[in-house]
Amino acid sequence: MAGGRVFSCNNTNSVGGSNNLSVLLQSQRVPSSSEPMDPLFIPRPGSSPYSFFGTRSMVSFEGVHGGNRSFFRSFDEEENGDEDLDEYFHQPEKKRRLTVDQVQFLEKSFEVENKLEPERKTQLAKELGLQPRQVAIWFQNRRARWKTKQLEKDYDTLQASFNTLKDDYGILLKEKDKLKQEVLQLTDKLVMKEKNNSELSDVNTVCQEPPQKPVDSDSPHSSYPFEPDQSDTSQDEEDNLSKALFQPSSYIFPKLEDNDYSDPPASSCSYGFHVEDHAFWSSAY
DNA sequence: TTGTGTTTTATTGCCTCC
DNA sequence: GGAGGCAATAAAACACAA
Repeated sequence: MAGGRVFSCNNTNSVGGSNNLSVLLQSQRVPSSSEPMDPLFIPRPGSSPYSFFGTRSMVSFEGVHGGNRSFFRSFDEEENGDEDLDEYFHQPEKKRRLTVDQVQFLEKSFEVENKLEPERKTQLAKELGLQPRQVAIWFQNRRARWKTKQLEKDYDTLQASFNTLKDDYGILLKEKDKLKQEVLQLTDKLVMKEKNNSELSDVNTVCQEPPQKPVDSDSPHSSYPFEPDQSDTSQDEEDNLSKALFQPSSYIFPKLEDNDYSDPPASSCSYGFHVEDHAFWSSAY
């Protein structure tokens, strides 16, 4: 036997050999489901209305007579009760379900406290006409069922949380993509701007000739055709890039204050810029 | 009626606590 | 070491569709 434990569970549900069933039937009363139950479900001693079966072992004929009919109902209705009784007492020991009332009573008791102290177990067993061991087993199985239900509940809760998080993640992902697209567009704009500026710089380098006149050092920017457009400062990123690209130190354009390119180089077109050109490029952005 | 899936009752073996 | 709890499992009882 496991753990040295010895269970004397012989014939737990059957009526003892000396029991007179008719006396038993008269002396026992099954409370209807509408009857109020003891708040703590520890049946009152003595003439408690919840003393289902006295101290005798419970007899359930569910299954023997079929359906969910209780023991008493079965015998009230059967005309050949003796034969059934005989059949019952001679059948081999079988598992028998508790009656609806017994289960209800145990359920209420379980709601109050799902653990079973020895005293309570004995009391319940006495009042329900069960072996204490049966009461203990019922509580044990009931706890297992409760745990399973609880796990299912927890799973549902976690599943709901997961779904919410998943939805939030999806929204954030879309937002991220949108912002990424925005950054790409702005970057493209800046690259194009830089490219155009480089082209202009190349043209000017090609067309440049030694200055004929001394440079006016007091106004270094006055003759630069492409000064940064200071009006467009709405976006920080572009603004920073603009600052970097258009720092005076990085200006690559030659001074064109004295436009002496009356004869453009043969290798290229007329790269002489006019003020309108500056306006054109500036407005392009 | 019968096959099959589910529920309930009970057992077994292991573990923890006192 | 005994008592009691729990997980796993067996087996009877039950429900239900075909």
